[in-house]
Amino acid sequence: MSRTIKVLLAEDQSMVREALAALLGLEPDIDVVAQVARGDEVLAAVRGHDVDVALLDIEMPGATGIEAAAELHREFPELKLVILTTFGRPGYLRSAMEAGADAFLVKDAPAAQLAEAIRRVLTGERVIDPALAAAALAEGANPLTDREREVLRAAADGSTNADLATTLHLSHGTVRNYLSTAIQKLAARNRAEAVTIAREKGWL
Amino acid sequence: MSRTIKVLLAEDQSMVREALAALLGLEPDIDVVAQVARGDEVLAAVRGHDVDVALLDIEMPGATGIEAAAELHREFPELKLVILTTFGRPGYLRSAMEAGADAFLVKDAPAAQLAEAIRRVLTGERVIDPALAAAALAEGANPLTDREREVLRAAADGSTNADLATTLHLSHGTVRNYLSTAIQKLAARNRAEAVTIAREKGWL
DNA sequence: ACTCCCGGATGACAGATGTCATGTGCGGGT
DNA sequence: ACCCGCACATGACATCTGTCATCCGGGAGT
Repeated sequence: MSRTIKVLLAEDQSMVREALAALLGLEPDIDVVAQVARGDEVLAAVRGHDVDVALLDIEMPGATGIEAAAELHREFPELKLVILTTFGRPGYLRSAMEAGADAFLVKDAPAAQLAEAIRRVLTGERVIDPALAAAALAEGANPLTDREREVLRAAADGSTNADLATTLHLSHGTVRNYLSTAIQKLAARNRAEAVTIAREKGWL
Repeated sequence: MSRTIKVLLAEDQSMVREALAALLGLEPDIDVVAQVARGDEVLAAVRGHDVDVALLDIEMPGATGIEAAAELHREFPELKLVILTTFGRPGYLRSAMEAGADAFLVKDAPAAQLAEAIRRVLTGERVIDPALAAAALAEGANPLTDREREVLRAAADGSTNADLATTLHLSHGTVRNYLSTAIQKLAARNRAEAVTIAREKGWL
């Protein structure tokens, strides 16, 4: 007979986190042994708790679930990693997989899939929504260079070129050049549209 | 002795919705009698189910939880309305109250507050985070006129002035005038910053 | 009657933004 | 050695955006 599955839950919204814990608590073979609310608390929690599966939300303060997954994968290669996210953005799936994730679930999937996924990753399976996988493959990788992405991300809140130049320690013209190439790569007509497109693809 | 409290749960993300149902299921005096995933399904569900409290997420397809609350308040004035949202935006709180809500909870509050709030609204109490209430009062009401808000919302995805003019059936110059006044009312330096500010205040 | 405010519009102007050509230097492949 | 992509820069140009003054008509207060 097999032991119960020990799960770490990382999710910043208390109500959602505790609700998920309640949900998993209904499963007789699953035990939530630790909960954290920040991405940068995940590593310490796993070090201190003997965990089989880490359930990680992407959008968290401190560090994203994907960054946490990458760290965990380096330090605990046998630990199974399940990414749980609100947004089924193809770019997220891609980077989650590169970080060593074993499963990728969106929060609008039926709740039953959560326990199901936890059990399946422990058998060595990978759990990914096929439609999302297809979308991720179809659209290809992020075409932006590191710098272009940084500049676009910094421009996302409405900063002017002059602002960006000072905060990023770049020349006025260089900022415009990066934004211009980003706009063209994303087939947008201005920086705002470029931000929208990059966001929805998970490239920001 | 009092009967169990009958709750309707409206939340679009299945996993969160069913997790919240599991959480409330642990309370002996609370019974989740109906669940819906869209704002425009709320009214029909209440008509068909004899509900004491409606628990409404704001961000939903079909209609927002606030719109649903306003409808419910008109048709069932005795029904208690609890708004549950990811974003504690002061503007949301204000419109929720105007729609007749009895409680306003943010998802990063502790889970225990949920059942607590449900019980308290039934005694006639209003449940609102004091800090959020203060913020809502401090910043005052939405300064934008209907038209300014519409134009700003339409501009949020990166549309150009020419686009906005055609989709909103306005002159090129009028679009710019509305955006200009909106930018000044929000103390922004351009439309993108105005969108950011309006979003974070819940004014969009 | 008078005054606001709102929706809608025009024209002029200045500054911000996007594009393009072109240049440098660095590092990685072949 | 050569080429390429990337980071970073400059200058010129055209267009887009934001501001301002000014106008009209309608409704709501006073």
